[in-house]
Amino acid sequence: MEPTVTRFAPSPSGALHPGNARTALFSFLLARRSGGRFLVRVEDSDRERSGEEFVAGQLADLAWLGLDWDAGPDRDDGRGPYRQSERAAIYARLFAQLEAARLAYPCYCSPAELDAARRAQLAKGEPPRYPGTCRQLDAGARAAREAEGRRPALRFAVPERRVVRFDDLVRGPQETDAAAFGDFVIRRADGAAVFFFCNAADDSLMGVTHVLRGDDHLSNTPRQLLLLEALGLAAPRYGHLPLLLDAGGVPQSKRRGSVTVRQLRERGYLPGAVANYLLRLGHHGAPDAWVEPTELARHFDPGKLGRAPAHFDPVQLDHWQRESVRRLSPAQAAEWLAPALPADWPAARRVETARLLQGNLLLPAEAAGWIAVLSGELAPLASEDAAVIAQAGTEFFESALAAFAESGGDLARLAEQIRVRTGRKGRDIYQPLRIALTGRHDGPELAALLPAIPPALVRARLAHAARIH
RNA sequence: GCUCCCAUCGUCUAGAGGCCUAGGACACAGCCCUCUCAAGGCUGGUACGAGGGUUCGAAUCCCUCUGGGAGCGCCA
Repeated sequence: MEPTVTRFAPSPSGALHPGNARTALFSFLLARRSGGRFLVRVEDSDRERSGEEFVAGQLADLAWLGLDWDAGPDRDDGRGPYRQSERAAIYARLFAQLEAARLAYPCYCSPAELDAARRAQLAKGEPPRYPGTCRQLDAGARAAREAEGRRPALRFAVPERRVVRFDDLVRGPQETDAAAFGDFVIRRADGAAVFFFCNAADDSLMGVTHVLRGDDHLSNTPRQLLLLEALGLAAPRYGHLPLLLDAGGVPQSKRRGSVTVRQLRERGYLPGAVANYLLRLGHHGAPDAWVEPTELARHFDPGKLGRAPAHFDPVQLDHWQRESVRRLSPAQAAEWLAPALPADWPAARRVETARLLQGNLLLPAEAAGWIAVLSGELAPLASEDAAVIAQAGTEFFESALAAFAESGGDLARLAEQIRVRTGRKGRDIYQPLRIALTGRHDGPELAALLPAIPPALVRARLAHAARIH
């Protein structure tokens, strides 16, 4: 069996959104599950909209997600370059080949003429498509237009009476009558190759065997198939993924401020969490439980891709984030939490704190309150919590203070001492203690929390609680 | 306008004519566990867009409608 070669072909005109990331992940997984190769090709044929910062940004996001490519703009394997802007000579050769075979022809129509034709067709209820004006131009007519100073675009001559068929990886057999589209431009008047063309040619030239892409490309596929056929190039198999919608139900876009992969990363979402979520968006067959990033490919099956658009739901992402955070080793947790930890804390304390808090955090930003508990001022008490303190009473906290002098950070001993002094037990001891020491009624185990709070703070807080009635 | 695609709980989905009084996960509610939160365990509510067919029988097949989306560019 031939090895599977897949690719992700980002256009660097913005940030990577979850939808693109999902397409990239699925493509990557498709290659990996068969031991094949995964390529990244930058589709920057539109220089105007492309930015180097977007190239770097998107590549960084892919790497962060754990997708490592075998060849790409930074790693040529002999079939590159992997940026379309550097492949002009290759496209030129292909254009010459098509022209020589009379499978493409120069078109001198002006934008105004094309627009007029389009309007007329629309008015008649016909699909707008190129009427073929320049298809039959002879050498003389062409020379005359050149003399007028017109610069031609190059159009592909779509064969008459052709039905294009292909078997879509996710949608099954597809059939389109070539009559449904007119001759289309493959090289603009300024000499630049259009996306359509580069995309299809590059996939073939780079040995790509399976293309997974958004289903906005579905109806363009027959055109690319025709092009490849005319070029004598092998066509990959195509699979079209439904678009990813925002929770609100509209397609993701930067205009609407859809979240970007970069933003998720900056907020502290873990790559494994994002990957686990993406794996289950518009795809079934993965187990209900967490899948280790290294095992992801085993659970991906293109035959189990859905056909309906899926919604990106932040609540579900959070579920995988929680799973992911819980699985962090103390050292990893410390690294993850680093942005939220005081810079002057020694490594041991950072690791200890991260280990202490990781079961109660979703994102590093939530650690701020706990950092204060461990080293600074407590937030004001909620009224229900203040009531618990008042209920416990002055005597309780004075006893606790005395008990603490003997027990130190050993909670079991502290509780025992308090029990001996006050006769209380269980919840009546732990609850007021927790609130007095942390200012809140939720959080990690008290037994772990207590030794992490400096003794001076413990004494101050117990003394303070003793004064609340 | 034309062509094409899609349609099951709030969300992700299982379901390829009887196994479906529609299953799972997330979220939500309750209970258990527990010093608390989280985790875990148990329980619960919530869905086949509408209407017509076909059939002994339809979430599953067909048609219409509705609702969403895409494409028809010298954009990618």
